[in-house]
Amino acid sequence: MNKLPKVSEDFPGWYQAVVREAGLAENGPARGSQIIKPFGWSIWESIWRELDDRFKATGHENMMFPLLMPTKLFEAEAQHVEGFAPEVAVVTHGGGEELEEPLAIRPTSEALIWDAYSRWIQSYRDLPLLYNQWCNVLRWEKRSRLFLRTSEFWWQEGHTAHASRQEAWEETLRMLEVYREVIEDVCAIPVYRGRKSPSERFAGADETTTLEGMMRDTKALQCCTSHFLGQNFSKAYNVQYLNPDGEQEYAWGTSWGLSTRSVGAVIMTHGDDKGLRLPYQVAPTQVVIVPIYRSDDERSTVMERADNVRNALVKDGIRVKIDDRDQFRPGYKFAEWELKGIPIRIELGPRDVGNDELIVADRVTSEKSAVSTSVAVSGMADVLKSSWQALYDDATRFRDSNTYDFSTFEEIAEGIESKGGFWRGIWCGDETCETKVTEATKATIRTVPLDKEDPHGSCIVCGKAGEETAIWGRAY
RNA sequence: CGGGAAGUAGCGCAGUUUGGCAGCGCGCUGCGUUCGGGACGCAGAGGCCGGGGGUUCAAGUCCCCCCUUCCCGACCA
Repeated sequence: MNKLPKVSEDFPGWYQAVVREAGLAENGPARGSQIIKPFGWSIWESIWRELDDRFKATGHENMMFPLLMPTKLFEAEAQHVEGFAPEVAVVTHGGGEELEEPLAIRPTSEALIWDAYSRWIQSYRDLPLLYNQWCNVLRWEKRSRLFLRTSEFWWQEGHTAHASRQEAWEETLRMLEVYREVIEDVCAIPVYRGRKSPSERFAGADETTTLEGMMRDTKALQCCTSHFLGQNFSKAYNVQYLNPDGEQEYAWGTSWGLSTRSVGAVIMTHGDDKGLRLPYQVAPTQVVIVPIYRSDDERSTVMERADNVRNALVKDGIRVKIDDRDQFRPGYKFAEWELKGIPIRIELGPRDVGNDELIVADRVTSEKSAVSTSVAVSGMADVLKSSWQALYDDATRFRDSNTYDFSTFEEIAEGIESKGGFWRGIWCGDETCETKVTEATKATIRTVPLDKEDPHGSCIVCGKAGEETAIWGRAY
């Protein structure tokens, strides 16, 4: 293992090193592609499971749509095409011959899905349609970064159709709340929840809602999006249903997605100079036992105890690993598991067996203490929870201390440059003012509140009456 | 796609200026000693020098084309 650059000195270098050294992912042979290794994929699988359970609990079903679609199909919704066209890869050859009709590789599946919905939806009785799929998509990105922006990535995309505006908007918010639970309550990433300004909206949506987290370099990362599509796609793909009064109506839509980028968010929100720090819910291993011994006698004594401890913890549903590799000494293993961010390490040597104790080391707080075996085992679930809490508190403190309220254009222009972070100020809602700030600071509006509320003040750019309070920041 | 840097063993790099035996550190394999915070000794294995063309007696090194990665931009649901 090589030493990592420091978080505070070279964050991009730290990120790349930790992704590689912890065995999360690497670049694939084709431009912008990525190989996600088992340790990284396991984190994603946990996020997947947490989300999938909640999708099912809120009445959604999974399905599978194809990777390819005729380019014509993709082109039906004008805004959508305009937004995505530059990123779409097109298959022109197959079976050694040029195709009569080129096929687009999905950058997202609204087109495919609304085309199908036009056949699936006839009556108000068919609604709502609450479907989701787990899949990969491809977007021809100019510049890629492992997990954060790669040409191919995995995600889930939910696509629902409803009989009313109200119902679709409620669905948009319901799924945003599901995301909030997983991002905050599971991944321990505190977020600002809100809407996007019109310029940052999903191409084809009437409203885009999002969760914005702050990474360790104070830059913003959009963790997910939940879109209110209005009737844009139902009109483009002719999805009409007959209402109880016998009238044809266009369906109302939502779509929502969360991708493997969330793994990047976990890395960049919690990581420190020693490596990853993982919330226990997504940690591939939650507790690692490092046995310590010299002689064969000691080895068998220690390993027997280690097995017992593991079995007891596994019974409580905890993911435990005994690091019984003989070629590494304990100190090396400590460093490696810290790099990988495993929440709790148990050190177990002959002395501890004699004392009927375990040394319990917390990755988040770096605290290490001797605890009697039975207490350590019975209390492990709580220890994991408090480790999670410490992570969440730490991230919240960091974000709050890097979030500033401002009231003049000069303040943000100077402040973003010198301090980074999030800047909260009043905005008139005019794109001209938004652009002016962005051009001066490279910061964009990350969110405005879900519910418009009068900020009781004037726009920090033009001085006209404020519409809402916007949070600005430089983003990934 | 623009500006900059780079690609040589799994990782980090030297060698390229001035063409002439493919190197170093870590890691890896074997044996031994070690083992409570990144151990040590000895012996080994491992290379189409990113790819393709060219110049030359001779190319990691010079020339041309291409690919990939990183940083800064542009772009980015």
